[in-house]
This record gives sequence, C-alpha cells and structure tokens, in this order.
Amino acid sequence: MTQQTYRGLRAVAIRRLPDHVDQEVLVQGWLHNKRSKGKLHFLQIRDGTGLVQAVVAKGKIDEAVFEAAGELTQESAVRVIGKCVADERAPSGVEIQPSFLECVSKSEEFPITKKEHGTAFLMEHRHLWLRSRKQAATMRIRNEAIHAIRDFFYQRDFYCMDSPMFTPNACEGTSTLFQVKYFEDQAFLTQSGQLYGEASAMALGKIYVFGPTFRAEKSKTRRHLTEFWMVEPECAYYDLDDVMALAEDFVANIVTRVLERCRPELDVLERDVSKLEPSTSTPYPRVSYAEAEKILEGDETFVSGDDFGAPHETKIGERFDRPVMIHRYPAAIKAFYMKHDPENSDLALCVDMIAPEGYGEMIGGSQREDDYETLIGRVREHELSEADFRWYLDLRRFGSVPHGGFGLGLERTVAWLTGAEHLRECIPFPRMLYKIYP
RNA sequence: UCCCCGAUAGCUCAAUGGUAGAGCAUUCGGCUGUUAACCGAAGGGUUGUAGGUUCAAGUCCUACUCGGGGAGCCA
Repeated sequence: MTQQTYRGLRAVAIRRLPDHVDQEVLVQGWLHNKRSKGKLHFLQIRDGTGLVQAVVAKGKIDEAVFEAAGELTQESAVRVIGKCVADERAPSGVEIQPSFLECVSKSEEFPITKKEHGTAFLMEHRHLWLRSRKQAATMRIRNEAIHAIRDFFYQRDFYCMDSPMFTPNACEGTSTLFQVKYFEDQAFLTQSGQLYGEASAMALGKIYVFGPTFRAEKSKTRRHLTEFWMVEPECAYYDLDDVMALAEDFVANIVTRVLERCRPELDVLERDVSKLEPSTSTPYPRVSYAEAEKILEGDETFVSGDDFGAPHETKIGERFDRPVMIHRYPAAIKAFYMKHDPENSDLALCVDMIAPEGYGEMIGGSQREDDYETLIGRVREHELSEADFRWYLDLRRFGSVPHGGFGLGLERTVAWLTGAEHLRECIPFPRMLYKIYP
C-alpha cells in the first residue's frame, strides 16, 4: 500500500510542477481557495510546497465531477489528476487541467478566511493558521536557516553536542527559570546549554549545542518567547576576536543561504531583500561599549555603565546596514563566567550582535574565564553554590585553555530574515507568557 | 511587577447620548479565464461581565475579566 501513487501516477510536489509541463500529473493537497465563474471553477490547491490552480471546465470533465468541484469548501482535502500546462494567466505560471478530481475529505467552515484577522484570533487558531501562505513561507525559511546552521558547522568540523534540558541549577544565576519536579527532587528547564558546551569543547574541540531553551521571565513583547531555540557554538583555543570572526561568518552564511534558496518565500512575505543583501558580506562593524555609548550621547534614558535597553540597541543598530557587534561591556553587568579584559579589568571580553531594523539582540557571546582561582572567586562573589559548579570548575583544573562561544536566537534571526512583526510567527507553536494553547 | 491601548454579527471593523450597520465567511441565484474574482438576494446581535449617571447608554463613570503593545530581563 502507498498513498504516494494513485491510478498509476506518482504524486508530484506542487513546487516541482514546472518540471512536468505537458505531462499527466497527480497532485494531492487541500483547497486553498476557489473562484467560480459559471461553467468554470478555478481551484487553488496547496500541498505545503506551493500553490497551483486547477481549472475545472464544464463539458471537459464528468458532469458529476464538475458539480462536486463547485461544492468544495475551503481547506477540503483534494486529489487531482490532470495535464500540467504552462499558461500566462495562471498565478504560478502553470496550471492543471483535471481529468479526474476526488474530494478526499470535505472541510467544515474554515475559521481563517480570505480577509484580515487579528493576531489574538490567529494565535488561538495557530494549528490552522500554519496553512496560510505567509506562515508556511516563514516556516520554510526557518527550515532553511536550520539547515544552513547545521551545514555551516558540519563543514567546519564542529561536532553537535547537545546539552540536557533538565538542569540541577541555574546556569548563570540571573534569569528566572521554570521549575519542574524531577522524581523526588527539584530541577529546572535549561536557560542555556553553554556551561555544558564548555565541557564538550574541552572534549571535542569545536562543538555546538542546538536545542530549545526556556525562560520564565514575564516578558510580554514581540521579541520574547518563553521557549525558543538557540544555537551555541563553543570552541577551545578561541579568544574574543576568534568568537567575533566566527559569529559574523556564521550569520553571513545563513543570510546568503536563505537569499539563495528562499526567494519565492521572501516574495510571498514581501520582504525587501535589499535590506538583507549587505549582511551577506563580512566583516560586520565592531564597536566597543565605550564607542556605542557615544552614539547614544544626548539620550537621557541611557545611564552610563548600564546595559543597553531595547530602544538603545535599536538606535545603535540603525546606524549600520548590517548587524553590528558591540564588545567589551562593563564586567559588572555581565555574567560571572566571562573573562575580563587584561587591558582593563573593569571590562568583560564579551560581544552582543545587534540585528538591523530593530530586531534586537541576535547573538550574545564571550571569551570565558579559564583561570581556576579567578573563576572560583567569581562564583563566591556572585554567591553561587560552589558544589553545584564543581564540575564546571573542574574544567579549569584539567588542562584549561582559552575558549569562547556565543548563543544565537533562532527565532530572532528568522524574524529578521523574514521581516516578521512578531517572534511568535517564527516558531510553529509559540510558548508565551500565559499562552500555552494550542 | 509597572505603564499605555482595546473588547460591537463566525472574522475585520463602523455607528453626534436618540430605530445596531458594512465587507468577508455561510446559504440561494447569475456568469467559460478568475488572480483576496465579480453581480443580486437571504439568514446572522442580551454591544466582555457587574454596577452606576440619564427621560434615554454600544457611546459617559466605577470595578472586574480577558486580550494587545511597551518597560525591566534577555536570544
């Protein structure tokens, strides 16, 4: 048995139809929309790979089939066999002239119609919203970005070394974590795989962690999710300059790949690709925290020495046509594991990459503290549990080397690539503050 | 946690304190090249909940509930 062949024909993906012009094809999908004009029905059929129209003409097909086509409702499942022909009048350049049409399953009245809907309504119907053109296009771009990420690391001899989702303690001790019951004990959902990534890098040299991360912060903005995907490369024998070089190569590679392979999707999303093109080439601009501060001169909302807020990042990001890397923040506002600048111990050897067009912080990274005594001092200063960090401190006892890495937020990257208004459109089923349905 | 905005037909929205309306969706009719097709007709409402002001409240006031955006935090 197979569903992939029917009446002697193998199903063709709609995206591949231009390769099958003047052939008899089988298309299996759903009715996206129908435009009926008397003795002519235009059926817009989608199958997840694309959209094609089938033209059902009275007199050229069984009367019963013509009638049935007229009764198809939006999102009914349909199977069509017919000749694939090129026609200028067809939206996709090709169309199908059916000789056979079967309604596999008639759809009830579909909640998402051709007119506009509010986001609250659409999110409530996320499971159905994913069928719409723009949402599907966004998901295909997300897919391409994921493959670009894995290929980038594979080609450079990085090993995928995923970190656990369950952790016994907070990684950084800063953000709020989700608590879960772990048999008789308490555990947390990971907020970063980095510390485990460091252990993996000491084992395999260059590694990356790629998985979901969880933040219980009560953030309620278009730039936040409580569950999101993060890629975290970590490399032995890397300093801050190496980390920044890797970060810009990495992002430029993703942008280039998406521009090469996702033009139809970017068109559907009406993304202005000229805004992305500069980001395909490196180097990316690098400014120190001190230099970034000067850009904000005169901004009364900014306090020197503090971290940049979202509006400040936007303001700095707008100065450049591609992502900008801000490095060497005051160590006081950064995590305990970051190495301090030997030239100014008040600064951390860290970098944030800010996306253009106000998409915010895409990457956060640093060179890590590799000296045992210094690190244990920091653990104490931050009042973290030495016992919990025993294994992490061990990494500095057994052949410690300079190392570093960064974390890239997948959804923020996809949001920037697609020009999405909300991060929640960049993941199939977003988890947000108080929102866990569907 | 704090600040701002909103809630009217299945959906998106309109309605000077005075008879609650349109487009889409649905149903019926028309149309052989539609591009969110179009044209004609029909059904569809306890205006988020509870109070209050008023001769009269969708509209003004109070509280609550739910939703949206932003701040902080970060990817």
